[in-house]
Amino acid sequence: MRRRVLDVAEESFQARGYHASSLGDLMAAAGVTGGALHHHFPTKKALALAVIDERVAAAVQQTWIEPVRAAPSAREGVRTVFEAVAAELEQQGYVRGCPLNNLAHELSLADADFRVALADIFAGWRQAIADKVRSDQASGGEGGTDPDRFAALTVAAYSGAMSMAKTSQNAGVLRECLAGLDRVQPPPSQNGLAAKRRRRVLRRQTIR
Amino acid sequence: MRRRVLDVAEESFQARGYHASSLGDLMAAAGVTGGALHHHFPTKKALALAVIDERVAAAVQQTWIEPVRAAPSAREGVRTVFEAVAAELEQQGYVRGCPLNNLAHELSLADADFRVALADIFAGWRQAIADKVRSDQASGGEGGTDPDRFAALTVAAYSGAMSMAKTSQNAGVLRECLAGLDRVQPPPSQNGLAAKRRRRVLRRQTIR
DNA sequence: TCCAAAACAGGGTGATTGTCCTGTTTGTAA
DNA sequence: TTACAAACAGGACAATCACCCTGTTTTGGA
Repeated sequence: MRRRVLDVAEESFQARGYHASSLGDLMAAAGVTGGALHHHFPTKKALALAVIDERVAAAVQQTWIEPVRAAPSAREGVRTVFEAVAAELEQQGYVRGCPLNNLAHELSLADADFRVALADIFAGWRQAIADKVRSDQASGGEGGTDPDRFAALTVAAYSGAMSMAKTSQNAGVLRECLAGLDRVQPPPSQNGLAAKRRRRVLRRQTIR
Repeated sequence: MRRRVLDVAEESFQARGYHASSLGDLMAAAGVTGGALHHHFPTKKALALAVIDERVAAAVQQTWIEPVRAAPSAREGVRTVFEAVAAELEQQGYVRGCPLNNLAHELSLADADFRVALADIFAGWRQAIADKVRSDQASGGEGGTDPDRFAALTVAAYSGAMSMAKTSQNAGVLRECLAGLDRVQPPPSQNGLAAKRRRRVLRRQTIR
């Protein structure tokens, strides 16, 4: 029952936002009475914090951190995620935006607890990418790229692209930004070996 | 009196968001009665649309479009704006985010009228940057950079960086993203001439 | 001066909000 | 079975919300 509430809240916060999601709507959608909801989440804020900690963080983990860690390189991981998300959005026909970004905009100025919870997720996201770049560099790839800089730009470009995609209801801007991002201080071509591998990985991932 | 309401609404929408700004608060802050507010803006939505059309669009125009047009090149214009905004945020000590981005997240899924009004501002912003790149190319600079791609990445990086800056209450990420953005397919050095001019312009602008 | 329209005042209304409170059921150890 | 706390039901609560309505004042052209 707690899970049912979290499911509905996650979905509604994503689609309508925090303030526009009334507890009455959530109760109706989840088939839960006021007493049950109040038992698990004393306040609306507690519910939102649970959604952030248990769902939004997990979504970032699953969508970004794990694929990047599993990728052969940071750059290829970033490319994979951008294209997977763009493909998913184009398939479902509408764009609801990045859950983290959506809540961050609405809540980070409203309440300090919200803000730090969301900032932690952003920090973990960036660090995962930066760590991957460092790992690439330790194994000889990815020349002089500054890991933290690359991570910040990647996360910013993704977040901003999702903002525009949500506003224009068109995921195309994600692909444009990825193309631009790919031209950030590209590492030396290494006799075309890296390029060949990248193509192979891509073909596998986009089937998904 | 209409202007007083718009002033207060712009400020409150930026600081607290649309849903969290009650008309009662706005009336009190503006020193306006309910009758007066209702006379100029029949509904809260009408007020928000006026804020978007008359204030948010103007802010983007003033902060981004005009400086980029006035800059010696698109790249230098982008650099100037990023640094000016970062300096301003660091000086005032807190980050409230980009007005366009804030409202876009909260309203673009809630109402189609909001969405297209906000999307139009994004489109104008991107086009101004892309046009500047094209102008650079017409006068011999800025090699093979794709204008629309560069504009999309720039706007996305800025919007996303502002999201993170708002969430972490730290404008430093803006500078990180600018540094990364500067490494996007940099044009050939042209015997160091462009580099020298860029430094000169920068020194002048950062005083501000 | 006159008058019509715009501008403004200010209370009232119904609906909705988040929260709380009192019972009832369910699960679990002794 | 008994004891007891967690889980849940469901209505009640005050507060707040956006909006509307009836007057009054101000404005500007004839």
